[in-house]
Amino acid sequence: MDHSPEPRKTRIQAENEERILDSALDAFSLHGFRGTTVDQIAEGAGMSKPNLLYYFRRKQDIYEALIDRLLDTWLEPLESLDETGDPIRELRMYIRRKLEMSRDYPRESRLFANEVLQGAPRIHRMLETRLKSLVEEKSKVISGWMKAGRLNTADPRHMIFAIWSTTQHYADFDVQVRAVLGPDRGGEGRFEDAARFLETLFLDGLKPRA
Amino acid sequence: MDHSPEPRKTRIQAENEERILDSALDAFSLHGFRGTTVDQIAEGAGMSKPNLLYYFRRKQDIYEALIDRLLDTWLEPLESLDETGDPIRELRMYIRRKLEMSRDYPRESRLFANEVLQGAPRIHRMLETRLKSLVEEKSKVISGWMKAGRLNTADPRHMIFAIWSTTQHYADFDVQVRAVLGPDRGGEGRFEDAARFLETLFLDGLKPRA
DNA sequence: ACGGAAATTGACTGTTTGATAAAACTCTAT
DNA sequence: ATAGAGTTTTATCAAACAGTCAATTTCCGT
Repeated sequence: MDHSPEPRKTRIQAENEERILDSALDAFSLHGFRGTTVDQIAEGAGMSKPNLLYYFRRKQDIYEALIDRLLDTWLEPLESLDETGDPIRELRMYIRRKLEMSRDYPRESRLFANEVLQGAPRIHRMLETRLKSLVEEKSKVISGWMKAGRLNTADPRHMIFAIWSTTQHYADFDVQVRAVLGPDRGGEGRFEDAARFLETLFLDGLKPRA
Repeated sequence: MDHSPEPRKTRIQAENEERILDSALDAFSLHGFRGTTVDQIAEGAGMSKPNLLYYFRRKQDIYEALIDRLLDTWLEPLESLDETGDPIRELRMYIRRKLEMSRDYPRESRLFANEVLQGAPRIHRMLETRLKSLVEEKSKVISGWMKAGRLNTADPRHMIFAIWSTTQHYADFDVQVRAVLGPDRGGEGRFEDAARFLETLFLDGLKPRA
């Protein structure tokens, strides 16, 4: 007996939901939840508003679907920080992966930033449970490295904050970064500059080794 | 002849404009421009909507007044970076002052973050002129320090970004920081922890001095 | 205490917005 | 090819919204 409550999707359904979520990500990441209209999302998805509401009954459902889909991807780099690896190498990789995410998924970063900036009304619980325990777990790993003399001593939780903020800055404050740095001199220049700087900062700091 | 176009303010006018701007800062910093309603601002300021619109004819005028008032304060710490001072000390002071601003003016920080996050539609020009030249000017100062061997070599513009992002993170992502760190253990604890960490990070980095 | 300027209010307008209902159309498995 | 599920559209609604206006009330210098 197939008691599966799964509403297995048709081709059209799968395609349209994808188009809606993509368009919604554009809009929500730029204007936030309240600043985005359903019409806007519908237009970006190339369909009428009632048609869109056939797939997602409420505006909030679209937003929540985006947040859900985002969270796993977002935490994965920290989750894969490996206790048995070389601390310097692990840190370097974590920073680079977070920076790559800012480059490759800036809309997702801005969506998350918007949500937290506005008091995280829809993910507050998750921050206090899942995120908190993940940070605690990885903080212990980092603390272990520090106690073993393999890293300078510093508060690991604030260290994680610093990695988050510096890397996400390139997605969230992209307009400001572009304005200050001027026209992009071709290709991967900006990204590589940032990666090089962050590596220097996090590993060596700015004070000369006298 | 008094051709002064100055609309010298009455006591009530000054008071009410202050109350309006304060309430608007609460609302805009939390919900962004489009997510904030005039009714909301009026209620927070303890007056009716038509009364509020007697002082600011359009919602946008309130927002722009806030942005204007914010900008000078916001850039002042970087402006006062002193070429003739001791580089390490100047850096330390800049970081500390920016962190203090996150602690003392979190609403202003979030307002700014909201604006930039949404593509900076109202301050784009200013970013490309005033902010850009300020960063260029101070980058030269920092470059000079580096060439003199008084700081490690690194891209000064990205260094400024790193200071902005790490310090503003404590205002803009306050909800997340609180969720992860758990209940505040009294007083200045959080702030001092952050200050200590950032000093270690920016000056010494995390790699042990073998 | 009085007169004009400043301040405040309630009632209102036109528009935008999230959401619904029902009818019309399209796809797909048999 | 056809029936029924799946999809789309037209028409519509009630609430929320920014902003206006005329009428009233309060303030303040004389």
